[in-house]
Amino acid sequence: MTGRLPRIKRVTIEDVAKAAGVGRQTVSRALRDLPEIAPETRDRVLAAASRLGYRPSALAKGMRTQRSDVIALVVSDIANPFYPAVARGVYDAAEAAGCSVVLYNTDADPGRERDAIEDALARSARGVVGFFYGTPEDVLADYARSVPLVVADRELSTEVAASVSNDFAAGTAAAVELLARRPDACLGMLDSSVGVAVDERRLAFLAACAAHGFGDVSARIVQGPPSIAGGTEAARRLLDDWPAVNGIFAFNDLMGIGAVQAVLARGAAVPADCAVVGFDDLEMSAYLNPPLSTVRIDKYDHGQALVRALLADTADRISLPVSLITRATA
Amino acid sequence: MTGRLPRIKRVTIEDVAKAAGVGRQTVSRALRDLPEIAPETRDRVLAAASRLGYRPSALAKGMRTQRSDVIALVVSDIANPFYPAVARGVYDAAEAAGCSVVLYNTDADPGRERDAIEDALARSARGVVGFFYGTPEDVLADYARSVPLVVADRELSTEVAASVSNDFAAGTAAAVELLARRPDACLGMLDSSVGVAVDERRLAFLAACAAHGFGDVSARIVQGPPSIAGGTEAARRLLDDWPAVNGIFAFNDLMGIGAVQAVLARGAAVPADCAVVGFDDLEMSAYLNPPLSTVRIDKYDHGQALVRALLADTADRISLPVSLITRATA
DNA sequence: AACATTCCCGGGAACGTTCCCGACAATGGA
DNA sequence: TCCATTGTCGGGAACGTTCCCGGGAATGTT
Repeated sequence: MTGRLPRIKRVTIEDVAKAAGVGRQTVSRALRDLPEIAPETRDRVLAAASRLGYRPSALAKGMRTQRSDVIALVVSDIANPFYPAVARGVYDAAEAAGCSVVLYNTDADPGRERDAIEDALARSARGVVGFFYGTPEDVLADYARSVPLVVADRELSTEVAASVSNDFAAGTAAAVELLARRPDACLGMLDSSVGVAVDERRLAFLAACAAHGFGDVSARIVQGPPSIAGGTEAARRLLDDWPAVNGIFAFNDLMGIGAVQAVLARGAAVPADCAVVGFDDLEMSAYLNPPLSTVRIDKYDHGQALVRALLADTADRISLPVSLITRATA
Repeated sequence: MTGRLPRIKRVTIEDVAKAAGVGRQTVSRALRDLPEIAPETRDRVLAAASRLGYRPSALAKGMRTQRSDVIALVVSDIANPFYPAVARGVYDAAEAAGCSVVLYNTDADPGRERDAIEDALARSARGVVGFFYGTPEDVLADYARSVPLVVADRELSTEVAASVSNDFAAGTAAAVELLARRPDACLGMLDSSVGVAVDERRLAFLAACAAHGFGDVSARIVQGPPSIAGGTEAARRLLDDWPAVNGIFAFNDLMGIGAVQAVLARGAAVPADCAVVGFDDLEMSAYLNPPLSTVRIDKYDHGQALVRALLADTADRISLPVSLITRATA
């Protein structure tokens, strides 16, 4: 098996024009459904175009208009089960707007987040939407001056760019409220150790605990990678240091799943001995044993909202509602 | 909050040339590290380029070279937990080759699969990789003449395009072997009802059952959508019609998860009363209750192999090894 | 009948890059 | 000394589209 056949030469607008016996511009008018063209001419051009299998060059169009129809989607890792649903939302909204989606995985690395935006700039992208955990706000603000930018799940202190976030404060409050129901409640939190701008959940946790009169709980917040293994490890440390803890609020479902396993591993019962609430509501969370209680984020909607905000071309800050899902771990 | 600031004008190669006191071509030579340039000139140009923040236009480059550095990734639904890991493999291999990835979701619809390829053609994509369940083989062959194409998980009968598939035959055989171990084994299969080219598992199931002397089992193959709900529904039908069935081979993990739920729902035990084996080994499958036995596909490798095959520009047919994972459902 | 208006249509120019080729200077060999 | 060679460098042309503008024919107005 060796190399393939030579590729076929591209059919250009000029070829169509010649075939239809008209000029370039007339073809362009017919294809883009512009006025200033006679109906029968339009039909003739359209027929010629489809007969020749004409396909306008996105490159040439973008070159001339100085803007392409691609939307850059930046996530830390598409294999992380949180992002696929967001990506689908972005895709559907982009497709509805006639745009394509180019995907970037950054692993939350500032350098790669930067590279992603630079690449989007190089392709004259219509805009950039995504999750930027490692990039300082001023850098984001800088780029927002060169390309429409919508940042997900991050509170920008100044008017640097549009953002679409989930209501972490409300979700965290609801989770704490649930965990605080037992009279002897003693809460701890598993926080993410990555990212410069993910302290909302921690702050909300602190506030909610204070509201419940739990005193200073900051020592019972342990950090770890936001993964299952990270959750297990962090929960183990938390429980080692604070045996009295009987309620764990996890940064996300992955850490929550890990926490449940850690509790179970030491022979304790969930939620009887220690309850767990996650965040995100991953698809898998409902099928676990026991099914994980969590704060649901509508990931698909989030993705759609990102693109809508981008296309709206405003610098609004949108907050999406979340909801508490009580299953079997709390 | 209203519209944003006006965007900045693009820095062109000509601007850099002027700033460095050289010609266009010299800048191009410096940037692309071509010979025929004096070292000190190169340094001067590079300095000027970075000082001006020059970023070559991917559009112009693609326009001139008649080929862009994007790889089209076509999946049926990125939100389906099977694809994200594949996508990450594709992304990493593409990035290593200096390519970007544009994503297409087709929902296995022939029209949208076609649209995806057409769009890739319009952007002069470097190539197309992905899952085409609905497109007839001759159409695929047609497109393969216009753009490098690598098809995943599909046996092409003729030499139409490169393909990278998982060894469904071996995986299915191993699964059947596992389910057939009990003396009174009576096997059924949950097959996917979507796609024109996904009969490999069914065929292999038939062959493996024949090899075990099970006679004609074709009546115990029921079809359904390849989802959890589809698996539940299909398993219910299977068990209604064939109460003797005590081993279910599912098209994929999603259907397998659904099958487990169906068995449990009728008060039967898994695997005692009815065993279940899935296919894919989704991340979630290991955390279920009970953890699902399955045939593991290395999805990340699959993605990487797709891009490698694309870049190799051969029409080879690659088969990837799979492995049986015995957990608690069989 | 003369002129303004409307409706169609076509060609030049430009987007920013790379390919092709020719020019010039410095060096080497005869 | 003269010419060939090598090492640098720069400008024209082209990729395929859209924007801009001008022209001709048909129609309408006075």
